[in-house]
Amino acid sequence: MDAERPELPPQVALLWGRRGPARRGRTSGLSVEAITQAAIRIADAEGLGAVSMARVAAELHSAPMSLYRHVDSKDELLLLMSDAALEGAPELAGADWRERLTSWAYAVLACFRRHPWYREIPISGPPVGPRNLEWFDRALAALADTGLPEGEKVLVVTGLMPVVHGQARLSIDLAAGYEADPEAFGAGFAHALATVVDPARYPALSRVIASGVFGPGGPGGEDTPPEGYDDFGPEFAFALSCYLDGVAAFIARTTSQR
Amino acid sequence: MDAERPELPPQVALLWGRRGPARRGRTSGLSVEAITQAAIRIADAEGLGAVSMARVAAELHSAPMSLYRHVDSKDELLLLMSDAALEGAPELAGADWRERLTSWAYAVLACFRRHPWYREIPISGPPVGPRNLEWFDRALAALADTGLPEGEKVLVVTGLMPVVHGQARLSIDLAAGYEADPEAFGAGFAHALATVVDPARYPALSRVIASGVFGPGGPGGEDTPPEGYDDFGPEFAFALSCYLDGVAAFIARTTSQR
DNA sequence: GCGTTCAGCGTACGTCATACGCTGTTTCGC
DNA sequence: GCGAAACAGCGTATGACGTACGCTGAACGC
Repeated sequence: MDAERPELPPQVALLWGRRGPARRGRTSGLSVEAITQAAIRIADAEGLGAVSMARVAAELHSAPMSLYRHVDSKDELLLLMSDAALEGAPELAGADWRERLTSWAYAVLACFRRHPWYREIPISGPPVGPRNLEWFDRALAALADTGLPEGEKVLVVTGLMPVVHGQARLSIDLAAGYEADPEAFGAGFAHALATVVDPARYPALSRVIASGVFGPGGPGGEDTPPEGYDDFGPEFAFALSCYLDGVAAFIARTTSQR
Repeated sequence: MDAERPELPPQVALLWGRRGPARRGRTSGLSVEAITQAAIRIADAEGLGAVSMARVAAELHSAPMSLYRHVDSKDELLLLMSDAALEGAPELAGADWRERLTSWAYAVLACFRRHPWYREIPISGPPVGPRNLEWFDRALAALADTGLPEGEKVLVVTGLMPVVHGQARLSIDLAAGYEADPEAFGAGFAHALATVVDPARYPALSRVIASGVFGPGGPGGEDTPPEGYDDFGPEFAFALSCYLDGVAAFIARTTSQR
């Protein structure tokens, strides 16, 4: 099987550890995996901004330019990180597809939380690394007993990804913002709104403000960290629940036609 | 009213053009707005990576360091851009809340499309700039005739934001990825999957692949640009529709209890 | 044994954000 | 009206960044 491996694009081959080993030359003291793991350690400890080629090399007691024998560019390193940082996808527990998809979504969020820098890496193509595909597989598996055709399962899962990714990004961004400037949230936010919002220009928002939603006693009014800071709050639960309500209706429509 | 303006946080004041004018010293040839608009022009033409202080200054026939008389840092410039690039929020047409929210979502996506770099700017706090608040106001206004209390309106809108933002980010990322490497999509993707996916490790994904969804003739199988490249495709319509189905159920539950 | 291929890395370059401080202009307070 | 303070513009400089280029020594294939 391995000997008959058809040709893969370079980056796919890289993600799967299938760039052929060197056939001549000195043996290597570095490896793609070691470089990737060092980069992830640095990012986890200090954020993605701290991941420079020089810093990764120092972590490995090498010179920066030696990294380029193993990865073509920093972008390539980021791509490797975007797969390797995803921990193995859990087997999902749950009595039905809805519980399992909910469990999947929260597991994705938790993973993003453990690597908050993950959201800063742009997605450059369809998921193709081993870990990314694992998570994709588990989400599809959650829908196994719905009776949906395979194409529709893909639609449900690819529709869920922006929901989860968007939520992950927003909640982590806001958590970082709160840490940097807590005064911008809660009462400080309410105060700023009250100051700048002109009812003529913002009529609906003015009504919300007048209702006290952003003030003391309102659900967004306390000087608490934003949703996502230390727990998964109601906003994500609401959005996920609404999406899954829609999926449930879609499943009912689709399977009742067969 | 203006004379009695209570104190605002510095960045809020900046976003609202309320840093006090200079009271002494030479008159200024630059302005926050000119700097921001120059930065947006460059980003629109060449992407966010091209926006350096030196480049913005050159666009204005100034020296890079003179920008710092008007903005504290490049981060502050990015914050300004993140509000100024949002065009005025449209008045939403539609017979009911659902049509108006759908219209809102597509208008947000279209705006992101015109400024693809927008997604790369981290969100640092709750929306507080004039344009961001305008869009927030319009989404709230779309729910005016639902009978929902104000707090619940906020929940629906804040639940929708990650859906739209997540979709915008993903679709623009993928469009950029396709432009860089079209072979990674369509048949190339299907081929890579067939090569690397082991049914023992990826059972559900293997079934999807075997069904031909990613192959020729399948909905994802043609060598077409990914969703979002030149039009809004079915994935976003599906996700949005599911979310709104859930919102409809939420509205029915909430308003039937009153 | 020789030529080719390989890993490690020194040197160098252009680019970046921004600290520091000089110069000239404008306003404020006495 | 004058001097001091405040201001804008920007030159100089610094440390940091990613990476091109090429030298050196090690390992392999013929």
